[in-house]
Amino acid sequence: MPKITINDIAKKAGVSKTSVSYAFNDPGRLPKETVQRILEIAKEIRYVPNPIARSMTTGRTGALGVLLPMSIPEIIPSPFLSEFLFGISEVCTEVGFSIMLVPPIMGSMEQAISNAAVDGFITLGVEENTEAMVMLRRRNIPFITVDSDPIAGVPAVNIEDEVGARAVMDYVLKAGHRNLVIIAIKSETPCRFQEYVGTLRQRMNGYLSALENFDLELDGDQVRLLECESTVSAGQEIFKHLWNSQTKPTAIVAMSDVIAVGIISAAKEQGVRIPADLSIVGFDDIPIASIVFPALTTVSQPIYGKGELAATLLIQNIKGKHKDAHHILPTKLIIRESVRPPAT
Amino acid sequence: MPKITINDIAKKAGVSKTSVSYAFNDPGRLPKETVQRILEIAKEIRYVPNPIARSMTTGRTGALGVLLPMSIPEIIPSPFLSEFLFGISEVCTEVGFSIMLVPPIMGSMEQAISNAAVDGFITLGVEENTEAMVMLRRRNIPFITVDSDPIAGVPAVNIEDEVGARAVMDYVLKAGHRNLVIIAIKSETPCRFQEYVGTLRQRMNGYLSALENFDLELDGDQVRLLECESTVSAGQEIFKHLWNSQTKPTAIVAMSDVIAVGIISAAKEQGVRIPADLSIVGFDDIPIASIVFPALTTVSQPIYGKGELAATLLIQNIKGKHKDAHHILPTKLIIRESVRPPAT
DNA sequence: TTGTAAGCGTTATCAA
DNA sequence: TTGATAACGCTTACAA
Repeated sequence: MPKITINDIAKKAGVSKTSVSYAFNDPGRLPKETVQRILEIAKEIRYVPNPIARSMTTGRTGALGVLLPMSIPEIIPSPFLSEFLFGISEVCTEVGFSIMLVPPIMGSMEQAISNAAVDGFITLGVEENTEAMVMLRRRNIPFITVDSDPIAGVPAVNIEDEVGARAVMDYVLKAGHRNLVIIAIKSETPCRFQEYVGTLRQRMNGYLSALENFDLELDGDQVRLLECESTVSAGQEIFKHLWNSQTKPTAIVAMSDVIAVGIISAAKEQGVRIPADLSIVGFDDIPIASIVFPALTTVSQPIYGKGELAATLLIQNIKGKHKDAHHILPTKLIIRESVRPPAT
Repeated sequence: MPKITINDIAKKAGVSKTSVSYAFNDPGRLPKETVQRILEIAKEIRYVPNPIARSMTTGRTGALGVLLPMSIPEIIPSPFLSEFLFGISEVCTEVGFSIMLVPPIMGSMEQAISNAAVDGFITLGVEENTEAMVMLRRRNIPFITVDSDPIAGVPAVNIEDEVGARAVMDYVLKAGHRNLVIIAIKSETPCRFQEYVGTLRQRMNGYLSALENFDLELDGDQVRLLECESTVSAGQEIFKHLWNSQTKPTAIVAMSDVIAVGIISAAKEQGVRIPADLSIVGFDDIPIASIVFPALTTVSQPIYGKGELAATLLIQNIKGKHKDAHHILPTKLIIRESVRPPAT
């Protein structure tokens, strides 16, 4: 099956390549009959303009890349990415863009970035001073960061992680809890919370600041820190681990709803009543949060809105409007039923 | 900022374009010093080979397209797509492919298909005899269908929808229910279940076949059919609607877990006890199914495995092995706590 | 209104 | 081992 090109159509229709090109891209310039004849022949011999060749000359691909963090297994199973992509895709549908998910190629983000035929990138949790960031700059196409420490000159979308975290911790403390465990999302600097970056750092800061108001600190005694991956099963594991240990907290502050949901289900299994025996809060307000029993008190963030805004900004930049504002979307404490004052 | 090309590097390094190309793609052929010098200069002036131009000559993009059905809003928010993409992405990461999500461009699937610079497509629920299918053939690149009625000569991945549906309906009937409502996913042929196609048809067939064994049929009397979108909120709506009507069923058979979860939460809100007052089953076994209270009896399907298999097959076909087998993955009845014999 | 011809930035071929 | 040079398939000034 020899490939059919614009030349074949031109020959068969007795016109030039130019006319065929016009028939597809700017039909108004040709007499209707000609357009129709060309399109018919094209259909007949199953011709479709080669999108790569088209991109070659136009310099545009009509796709935007979404750079997934190293740990896809960590992020994809969560309902988070769906919602985020949904926000992006709504914008894309409107303006006629496709979405390229760019996972690391054989472990290398750099290679993935350099290979992706896209007009711009949205990065998710990619921090400054990484190889990925260097390559991103080399590509010399617009990109915008989401959930990273903002970088000068690069548009950014973030949420009020710190505000939200402070609010939810404050709520737990006001309920009277003093003996608690913070469950952070596992990072590359295990339990060295002073070295956290990005979202992790912001949320931690929020927790610490609320603790400070109550003259508490992360001392490993009253207030402890554990880490686990942001998956339901990891949450279940950590609960078992925690509940088998000597000192049981009266409240758990989890850095993600996914973890919290895992904890709730494991607690239920072991006959631990929530919130009677143990209070718990999460972060993100994913859809399940309102559906689990008891409904989870958490911090809502506009995940959909984040995707939507990121895509909108990126496309503006692709279209030449240079904007590099840093946007911060609000978070909100959502009070449900998973917190009660400690027993006794 | 003038674009930097392979020429700039060649000039600066005092070598030919060919050598620069080798330095990037086949470094073994050049003396190590030369390679190093070229790469250094490239880094210095921030050169990255243009992926489009590369695709132009190689004829390969290193991306596979995932064709989303018309209704993204319908599918993306569900945990289904995440899991499916996760399966695909694991394979892609291994072999160095990216994933292009291809939503309709301004409502047109055809245009989206024709524009996507990919080496092959995975379609999700796209049926034969659609415009999309015609365009897919015109593209003349490999594609494989998932969750569609199999097409001769086109590799397909499906699950035992009918078997699973029959099993779950049978389970409900054996529990003693006779007064029930089937909630189907809203289609383009509303309530004309004889005209259902694809997954919808398979599941419906399964339900009907189980009913037949109990000498029951879909008569609008004992066994009724309703339709709703596969979203939690649509599930909640339909429950309210249903529970306000005259005749209340003793069991609900929902065609998706998402719907079932919506129903459960709405029921809880209205004080209807599940399964004491009402039994319910779903389909898919999404992660929430085991977490909601009561845990949902449903049919599990290997969503992740579907993505994995589809990607594997597609990539094999892209690499030239022509396979067009139709694969059918198993489903399994998962018994949990949402069904009990009817009261009285 | 239509056609000619010059790119677009690579990789592949083949000769030096 | 290296370097000209010809594709690759399309768009787009510019010319007719």
